[in-house]
Amino acid sequence: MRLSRKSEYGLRALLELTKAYDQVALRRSDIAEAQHIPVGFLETILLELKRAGILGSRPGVQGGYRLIKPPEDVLVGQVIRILDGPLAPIPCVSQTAYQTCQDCPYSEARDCPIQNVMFDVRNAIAGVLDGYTLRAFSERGRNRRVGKSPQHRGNNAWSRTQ
Amino acid sequence: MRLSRKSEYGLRALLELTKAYDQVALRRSDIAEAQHIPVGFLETILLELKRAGILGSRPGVQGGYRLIKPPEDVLVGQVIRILDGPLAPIPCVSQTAYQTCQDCPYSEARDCPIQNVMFDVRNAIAGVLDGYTLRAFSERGRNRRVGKSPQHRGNNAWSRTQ
DNA sequence: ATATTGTTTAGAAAAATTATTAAGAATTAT
DNA sequence: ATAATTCTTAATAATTTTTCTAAACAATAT
Repeated sequence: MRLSRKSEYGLRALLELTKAYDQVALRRSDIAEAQHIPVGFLETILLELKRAGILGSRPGVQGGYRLIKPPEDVLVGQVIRILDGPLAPIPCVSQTAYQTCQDCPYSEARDCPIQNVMFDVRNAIAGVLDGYTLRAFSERGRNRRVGKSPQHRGNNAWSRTQ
Repeated sequence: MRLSRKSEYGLRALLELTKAYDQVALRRSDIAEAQHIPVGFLETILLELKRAGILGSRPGVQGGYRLIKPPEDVLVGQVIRILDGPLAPIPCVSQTAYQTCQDCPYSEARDCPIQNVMFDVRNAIAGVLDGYTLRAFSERGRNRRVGKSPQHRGNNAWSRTQ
């Protein structure tokens, strides 16, 4: 039940990008240094977040990565799903990537004990992780799962996809 | 956030052993067949559960493995901790195997956003998994987290350790 | 043009997971 | 005692996943 390094790095990067939201772009090397993340690995992480529409980027001087969604609109659970896949402990209880079990003696009976327990676990995990916005997450206070505050979108021409 | 094969197999094996509780011993090959588990892998799993004091075993004819703790006294969370280690997504929020983070920029500030979120996740997971006894688990009904029923311990001379 | 910075793909290295093997020891039945 | 059965142990092989690196390429601003 472990959080991957990848997701941890991704969240730490987003911490920096949330601080800089609507202000400056951060180069991957800036983020890597601030958060002690291997720069090459960080690269692949940032690109995945970009493809998912959370980050934008621009090459060249003054370039770098930016958060293009308001931090009030991004959930920690979404970030982990992007980087690590479904939150569910087993595929047969995933909401976002359901798969039937093969070789499970209960798969036909429709009443599998493991599925029942893990269904609750999935919901418990998703309940917590989808209860934190990036903003609440970055503000650190325990359990500060704040609602949305007025969105002031910056007008940016940053690439949303590709 | 995935449940390992090992824990899944272990729980499935315990399903069989709970059914047979206070009645018969099951050979590893019986369990392996009933639950479609590779017999060699199952072996190492059963032994870990034995070392942890949950199972007893005896060689020879009529031998096999038995549950030596009442299924009302064993929690699903305990089983997964034995087989997979701590439930916590990251070591710095584990109750049973706490470890400080190294290289985490927040580790000294005592106010790490990741730690805060993952603390909640750990509690959510443990809350569910420690809410199911083996008995409730094996009886399959959704959310049937029953309290303890009268314990009728069988008098057995089965090895508890070694 | 040139320096800067992101993009993409491929894949190497390391670690963890999953599984197997084989020699050995305990128990029961005869 | 002997043999058949079954668990025991340790080593390690195979596979998969995770983590990370490299290098050629493309876009941007000055």
